[in-house]
Amino acid sequence: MAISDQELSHLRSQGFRLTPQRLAIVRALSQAHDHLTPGEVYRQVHGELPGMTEATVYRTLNFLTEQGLVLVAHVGHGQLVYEIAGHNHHHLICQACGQMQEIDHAELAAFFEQLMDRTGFQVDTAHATFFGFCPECKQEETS
Amino acid sequence: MAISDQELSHLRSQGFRLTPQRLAIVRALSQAHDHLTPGEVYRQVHGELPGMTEATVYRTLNFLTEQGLVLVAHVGHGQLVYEIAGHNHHHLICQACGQMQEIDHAELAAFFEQLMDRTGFQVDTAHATFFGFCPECKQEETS
DNA sequence: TCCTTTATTGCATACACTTGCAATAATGAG
DNA sequence: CTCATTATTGCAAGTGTATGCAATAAAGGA
Repeated sequence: MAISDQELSHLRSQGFRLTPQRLAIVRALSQAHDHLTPGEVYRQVHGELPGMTEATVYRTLNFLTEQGLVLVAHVGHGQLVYEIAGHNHHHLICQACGQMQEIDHAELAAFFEQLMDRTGFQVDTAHATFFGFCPECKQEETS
Repeated sequence: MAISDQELSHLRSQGFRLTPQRLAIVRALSQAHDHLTPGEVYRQVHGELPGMTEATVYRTLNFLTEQGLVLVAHVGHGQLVYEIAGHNHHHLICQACGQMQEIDHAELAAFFEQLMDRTGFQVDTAHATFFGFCPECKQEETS
């Protein structure tokens, strides 16, 4: 999954700028086949652009999230993780062992519809995280 | 909504201790008819127990959450908020104006059932947060 | 009531994240 | 290609949150 040149140019036409820092962060997220924490992004990108600061990483991740190019999820306690937007999915996380399972958006689509009808909200389907116990840990809990 | 003496005594029987700090924090959350951030809890409780530190507030909120007496939700960007557990509900938040709407758990019950069947997870119904645009802001977005 | 055990606190410190401001540099215009 | 505009960065400082460790004090037993 990656962000197209077209999408990036679109940012430029909105008055935003494509700096080396932003491009490096987009590249890092595109190459990662997993979620990255801000710290992980920083470590990866810092090799390429030694001048880069953590503040820029945080600002850029927020920026990309606002622009809809990146998804943010809270996957555990307080820690936020980021990934390139693309296939629409959600997460189910085991509170005991930390195991993470993806839930395709299709499974929630009907529910989102219902929610929008009921509340009048335009529900943003970007991301939801659910917590629980995976089959193995569930067993240990109850035994 | 409040936490019963019975629930508190149950903690004691598990080897946990009911310290003035914990009781003060439980009281503060019980009296609040809204979510509180850790900072808000600290400011309220500090008047009563001047010795109390922020570290204790964070530790206690985590503790109460683990014990299921308190619910935690991320309601906005990065900031976590806490409230007394009781009526099971979720939140729908407007990304533009910050307005928050409660969603009763009953509306999600069927979906949770389905999710548990499909994944084998014991889904913890504690809390889910959805983001979107409220009716008013939705209009401004599209116009 | 006093003692013992050990969960919990406070302090200090460290990590995670945000923000104001002056300096830098990406864009578009000329 | 050069210049002006102004979005973005780096720095430094500030807020929010977590944690190791010694001191404190809650709870149960004598």
